[in-house]
Amino acid sequence: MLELRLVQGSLLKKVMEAIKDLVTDANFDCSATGFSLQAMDSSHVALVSLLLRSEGFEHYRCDRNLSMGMNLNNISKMLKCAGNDDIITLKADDGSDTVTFMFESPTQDKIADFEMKLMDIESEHLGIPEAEYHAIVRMPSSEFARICKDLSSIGDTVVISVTKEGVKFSTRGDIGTANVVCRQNTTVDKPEEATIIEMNEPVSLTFALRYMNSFTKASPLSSTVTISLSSELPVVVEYKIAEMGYIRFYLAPKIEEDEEDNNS
Amino acid sequence: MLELRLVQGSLLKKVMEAIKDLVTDANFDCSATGFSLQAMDSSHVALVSLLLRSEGFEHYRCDRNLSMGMNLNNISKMLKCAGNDDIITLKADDGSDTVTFMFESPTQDKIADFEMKLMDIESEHLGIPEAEYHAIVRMPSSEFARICKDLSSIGDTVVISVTKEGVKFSTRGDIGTANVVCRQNTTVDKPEEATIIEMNEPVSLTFALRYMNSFTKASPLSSTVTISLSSELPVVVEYKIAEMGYIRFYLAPKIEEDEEDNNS
DNA sequence: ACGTAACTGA
DNA sequence: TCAGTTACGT
Repeated sequence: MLELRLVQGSLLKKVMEAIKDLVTDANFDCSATGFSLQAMDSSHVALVSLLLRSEGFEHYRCDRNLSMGMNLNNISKMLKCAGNDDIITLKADDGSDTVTFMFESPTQDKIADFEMKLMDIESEHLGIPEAEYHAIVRMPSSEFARICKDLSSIGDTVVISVTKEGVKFSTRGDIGTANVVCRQNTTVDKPEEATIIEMNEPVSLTFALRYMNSFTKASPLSSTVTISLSSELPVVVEYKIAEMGYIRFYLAPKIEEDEEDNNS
Repeated sequence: MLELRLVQGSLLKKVMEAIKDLVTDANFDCSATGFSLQAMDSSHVALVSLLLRSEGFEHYRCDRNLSMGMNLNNISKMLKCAGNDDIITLKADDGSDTVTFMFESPTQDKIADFEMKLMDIESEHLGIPEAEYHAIVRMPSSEFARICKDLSSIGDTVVISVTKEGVKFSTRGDIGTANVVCRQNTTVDKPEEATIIEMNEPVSLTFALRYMNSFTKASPLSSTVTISLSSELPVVVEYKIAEMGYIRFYLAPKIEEDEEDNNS
């Protein structure tokens, strides 16, 4: 028997909106620890990892580990039927091949439940090793989203270069080149507006902007984003989910044939 | 060496949005006087003339006259990457075939630069003689825009007729006819809401609404628009740019085979 | 600001 | 004839 009650239902809505562009079908894994998902995007280039810890739920009951295959678009359709202030409860009986989403309006005047068939989805669950990163950048998620969107009107790939002074996002395309430099800046009044750079070693890596722009769909989940970079490792773009966990996107860097793209 | 620093960057964004529907490529001319452009629209019917005087820039350095050919769509793409509060600096080295747009966020924490290749564009720079106009109408730019948009859902052309009492915009189409009369009105509290008519001689001219609607894209630049009319002369639709200059659109009147369009 | 619809160029 | 681009409406 599975029963997860999430008071802040809008959070689940945002999570699905953030993932559904990237992943069409995925297994949601429930254990005593929490509710999690790991899935490759449809072209097997990027990886999404979601964790909602059990402590973040108002009520969390998961008698035994359960993996539920669902179509993200269908979930998203159902969640569109939930109000932003609704309390969402997810239920599944042991051995059942369905899952039920229940939406309670804050006033309890309206209760909706949606039952959905589960799917069999094969997936390799990859162990993602904790790694040491050459550089970790934390910045406002809206700013990162804006930069990725802007640069994608110029080029297809972004070179992210980190030095002690700041982080530089560069692209080039038919119409010219673009560089956006964000200086390290810890002095702002509000910590969520700071740009903080932890750097052990300068690093410069190239990524497809298409994926970066997909990742930034998670911006509503957190006011800040953390970008962890190491040469030869996939970048990690992480959005913390308050009190509950995170959503992390992994993307392998492009190998540059044309190293001049890395010049300033 | 060219270096123009414009604190109110949104102004340049608006200027480009106003022109780019009409003109695809154009030469931007820089001299000690200021930054200007003159270009025909792609179908060679309308003419755009832009002037941003050097005094309007926070910093203006232009060692020698320079004509920079650019694709307006590409400029527009780059300017979309500038925030509305950004300070925009335009730079070009002598003899260089590129131009650089630099955007500084108000806090100086984010600095973006965009380099763009210049193009060779042939253009005849027309001398536009100062003319005496039969009638000059000044009215709120939003009202003029609204009238042009409304009339274009009825017909393709507008007859603008000026008498002492007011200005009349007329059209006719398959579904019927439409007339909008704006009375002279100087008594409003706010001068930018006034409709002022200076008339030496009544005048009635016909224009293609398609172009008028393009011209009204400049409405965000100024709360008022000035329409100068003379028979046998192109109309001038002018939007003043505060403290800096103007953007003027010229359009030749249609020669009416069918004079009944001019009747009230 | 986004999505659609119409137009133009290939 | 189709696709890309551009303009308009929501």
